[in-house]
Amino acid sequence: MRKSRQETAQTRQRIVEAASVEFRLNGIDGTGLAGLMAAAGLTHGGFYRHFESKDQVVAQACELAVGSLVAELAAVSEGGGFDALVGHYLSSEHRDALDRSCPYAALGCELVRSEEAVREVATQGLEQVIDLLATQFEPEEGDIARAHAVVAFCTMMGALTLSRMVSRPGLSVEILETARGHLTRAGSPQD
Amino acid sequence: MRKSRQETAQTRQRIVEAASVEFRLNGIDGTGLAGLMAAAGLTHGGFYRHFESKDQVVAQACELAVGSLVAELAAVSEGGGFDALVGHYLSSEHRDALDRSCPYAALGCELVRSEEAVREVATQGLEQVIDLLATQFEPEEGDIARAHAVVAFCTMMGALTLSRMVSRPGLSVEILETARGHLTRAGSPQD
DNA sequence: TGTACATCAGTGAACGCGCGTTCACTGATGTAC
DNA sequence: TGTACATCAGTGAACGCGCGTTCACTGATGTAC
Repeated sequence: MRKSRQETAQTRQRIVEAASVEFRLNGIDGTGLAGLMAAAGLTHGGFYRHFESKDQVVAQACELAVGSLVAELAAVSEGGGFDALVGHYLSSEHRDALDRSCPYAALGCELVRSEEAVREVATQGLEQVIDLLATQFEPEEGDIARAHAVVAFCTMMGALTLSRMVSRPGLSVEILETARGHLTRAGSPQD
Repeated sequence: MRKSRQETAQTRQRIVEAASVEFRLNGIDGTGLAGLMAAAGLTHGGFYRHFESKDQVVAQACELAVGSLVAELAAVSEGGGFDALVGHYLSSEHRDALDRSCPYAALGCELVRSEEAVREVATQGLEQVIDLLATQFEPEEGDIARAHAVVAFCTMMGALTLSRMVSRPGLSVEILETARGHLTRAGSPQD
């Protein structure tokens, strides 16, 4: 049953992609390796041919999810600037698409309790997100742009998490729209 | 070994308090009933004399933690207004005291995946937090005060979570201080 | 290029462990008379 | 108020289950000659 090098690499990638979805959907603690491998179309026994531990796939899945987030936000902002980026992040579509959404909002409090390697991935990704947001503000005011970026992402991430948590749909929408209105009016987009 | 009604009520309260601490410290999924009962000074078998299920103690522990948060924020703001409230919430002391901290920041993404009863407790508590923050702004502008309150809490909760997640201490402090500076300068406290 | 052998991706059973939950038992408390 | 009995808080063993991890086995792929 040995597979070619190319197939092995594809399988590994498929597991990491499935993990990034399952973790965001069910949480890290809430996702078992058997379910994870099943989601990738495999049986659980083969997991350790690709990873040393669950923690290792957590780190790689986070890296993938953070990379997707940065790429997605960059693409949206390229088309419509800061307002489009915020509108995309704070949309009900993003709120409801938990499995493909921002890993900071989907896994926030679990990442806090994760091992160092995972938190380093999260930290580097957050720096990228902040840098991306900072470029949306006036470039000459470097420090102010970065401060705006930090605050904007805190607000976005908090709003998305809280909007998912509340059981009253009206409040959920209020949180998203209030945060979006505040950021797009208070922010100073380039265009 | 039967206990008096008063002792029984005290024991129940002790379990809920231990639960609110253990859940914030280790997460809900990360806390077993045996460890929870041990933290309350009991053995695990007696748990079901007080609660129907783990979910039930989760809801009650959240209710307690949310009540503590509201009371604490109210006390701080009574002494020093909105700026003191924000300074307290976004302090490194609050960041590091995970076991006694804001349950929205400590358990955010786990509450999203919790059962309806827990999310209803979280929702009602969030309304209280928003109301408390809204009273810190000019009272005549009701809608604007509420909008400020919603945005402020999203920013605070997001900042606290992210400041705990990152592995670089400098970035952690930067997040707290940037958010604090933004909120205390942008906010319009009564005093 | 062809053959012989080593490698290893994936399977499925099995490991010990801790989980949430149940239960027989205990003895002090609460209740009925 | 005192006595007899029912109640039930708490203990500790046990339940089935799913967890992360290991392993013998398979057969196709990779390598050496």
